[in-house]
Amino acid sequence: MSRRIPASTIRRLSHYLRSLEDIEGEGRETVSSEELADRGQTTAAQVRKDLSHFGSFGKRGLGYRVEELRGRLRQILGVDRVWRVALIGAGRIGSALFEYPAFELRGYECVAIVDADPEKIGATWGALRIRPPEEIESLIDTLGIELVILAVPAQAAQQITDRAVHAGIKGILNFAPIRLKVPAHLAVEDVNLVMQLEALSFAITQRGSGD
Amino acid sequence: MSRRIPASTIRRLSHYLRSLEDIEGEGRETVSSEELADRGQTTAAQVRKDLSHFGSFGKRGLGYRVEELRGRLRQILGVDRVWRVALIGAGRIGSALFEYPAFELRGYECVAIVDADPEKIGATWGALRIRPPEEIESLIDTLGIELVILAVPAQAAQQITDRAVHAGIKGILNFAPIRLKVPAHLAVEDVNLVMQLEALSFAITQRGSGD
DNA sequence: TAGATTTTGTGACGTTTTTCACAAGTGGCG
DNA sequence: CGCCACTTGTGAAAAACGTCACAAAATCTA
Repeated sequence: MSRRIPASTIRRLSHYLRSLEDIEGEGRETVSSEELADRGQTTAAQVRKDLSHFGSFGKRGLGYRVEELRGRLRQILGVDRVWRVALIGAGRIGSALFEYPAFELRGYECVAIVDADPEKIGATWGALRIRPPEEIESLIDTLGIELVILAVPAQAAQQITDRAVHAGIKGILNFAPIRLKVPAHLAVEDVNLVMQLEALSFAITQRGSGD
Repeated sequence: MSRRIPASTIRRLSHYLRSLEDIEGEGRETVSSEELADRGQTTAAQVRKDLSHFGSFGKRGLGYRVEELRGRLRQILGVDRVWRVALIGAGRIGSALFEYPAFELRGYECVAIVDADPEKIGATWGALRIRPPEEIESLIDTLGIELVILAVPAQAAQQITDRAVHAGIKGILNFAPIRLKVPAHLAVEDVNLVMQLEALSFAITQRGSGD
């Protein structure tokens, strides 16, 4: 039951939640830390330590009740409710994300789409009409939007961010390959595919020359 | 000059490389660890420590020669050459990635596209014709493909992976929300947007209730 | 050349994160 | 009921990672 939680713990909790959904789908009622460990790439002790940051949810000798632990994790991760999201940038990436079923399934509901291209403004995606950037503040305000998915070119990203921050946004999933300047308290997650590809080429190159 | 390199170091090296490109674009010839630190979110000591894993590239009193360090980092990260990549999955995500200019700019060349949908097979994207999954092995073999970008539904991912592994692929950038089973030596990077969104909702939720 | 100034590379140190090991619960069974 | 098999929760140990501080270059100036 501690205060400061490692980012790696949070990533693993996400994974445990996914595993629990699978296990529930298989009709199982309980699960041990060891099985959760096997499904993520971690150890039973790590699973227990991760969970112990937030309380004690298991029964000795028995394990965890799948449904209960799943509920607890959803609470901990803040996904026991719907998050209202704005998609900013209706290009290729934005389009792919908009169609990505996992988001809505997991409680992230896109309630606004914004793009700067006059050709796109006014077009409809699903039930939504694409809005111009000038409306970002009012959209965030009137629709109660808390998260922004930022899928715009690098040079536009900071300016859009400033507007969203000004309107009181709470978190940003950033696809632009720059480091956004935001107030210290604000949550930003960067998606950086080039970095991940470079991690691959490093691993492969290293392996060849190293051992 | 050590052996085991932390993953966080690799991520930072990617960032340094990006910064060096910017700095080179500004016409500068040298840069200090302090300036590189300011451009990433790290410290001068961390920059020097990261680099020291691979050798000593700077000059005391002067800093690092931008062009040289950039070359060294490209070497270290294995991006001083072209990587031949297959895109497997020609859906929304695949399409967005295929159009994403950063990949080719950074030396990742898509030389094959595969999809299982009979409607898509035979269609052309740019200069490439979409191939059926049966051809994965021969494509990897004949085209000298080392990396796969896997953008297929979860239930197809493992099977495709097995074929690619069998054909001698070296690394996988995985967009499917499952943990792929691969031989121990094989490099896999998972792109998991739901996990990143959950990191955001955790951070926001936590902040509200915590301090 | 000597001294002032800058900045690296790195050992020592401190913090964070993971792993280990085991006491303490829990249910099942004879 | 008493014992056995199982599994959690958690301090303590170990490992990994990051920070600090400074000697050792290197340049510049006069």
